[in-house]
Amino acid sequence: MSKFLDLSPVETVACCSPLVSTPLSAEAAEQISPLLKALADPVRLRLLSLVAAHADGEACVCDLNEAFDLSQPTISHHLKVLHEAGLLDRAKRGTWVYYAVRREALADLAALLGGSR
Amino acid sequence: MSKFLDLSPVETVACCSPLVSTPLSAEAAEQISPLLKALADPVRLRLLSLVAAHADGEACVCDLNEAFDLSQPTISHHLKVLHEAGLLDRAKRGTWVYYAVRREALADLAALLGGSR
DNA sequence: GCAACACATCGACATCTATCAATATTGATC
DNA sequence: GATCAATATTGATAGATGTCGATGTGTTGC
Repeated sequence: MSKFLDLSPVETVACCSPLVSTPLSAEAAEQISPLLKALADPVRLRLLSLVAAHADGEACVCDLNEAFDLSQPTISHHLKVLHEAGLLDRAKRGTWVYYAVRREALADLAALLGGSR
Repeated sequence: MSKFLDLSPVETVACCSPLVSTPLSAEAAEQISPLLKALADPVRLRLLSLVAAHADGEACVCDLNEAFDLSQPTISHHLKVLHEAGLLDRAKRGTWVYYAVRREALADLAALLGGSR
């Protein structure tokens, strides 16, 4: 039906004109908000930031767990949310799992918010 | 205590280095997330977009109410959230209330997310 | 195979949030 | 000043979300 039905949130963000230039369709808004919801939590913001700031752009879950005063399942949950929103890539190597920031997703989101055209 | 204690969310956003360059402090994350929470709702995204796209950059609540299949109090609630987050300015003229997008706030947020420095 | 470790999933619970109907408030008009 | 129109506030309710402890799954090494 809608042209957004088969697009992931990140794809929708990437394709849309800036928020302030054209009224957002209801469908587009529904697609974009999960991405912002994923970002809109202090723990997830710090997780994203921590991963991005890590040496090779990726971080092991074990490192992330230590940075918070939260249980391991809670961190795992937040990482899942970020991953499913398309903000983090996931790679399993041996026993460890590494997450890396999908910078294009962040850049597209930034363009959607700040694009002044 | 913290250097963020007396800063509004928007001010915090404006002062911080990009998310992906330096690990966000817990305090900064707590300050920034309300702004993203305010954005992370499809109705509010559309409201913001509608206001911004309006002729003179501001829109009367009466116009906004008509654009949604939601009750008047619900729209009023969402506008309040956006206003308190610092994303919308509010101006009362006669019986009508006009909202306008604070573009710097959006721009700062965009820089925080997408800034590649 | 089994013990140890890294991470994910499940179930439960408390808190937050979006929504509405009802009501209050404020300003304009007659 | 009574009335009406535009918005905001209140109170209630259903559903979403963050958190944890307990448990499951997969991998490594002995």
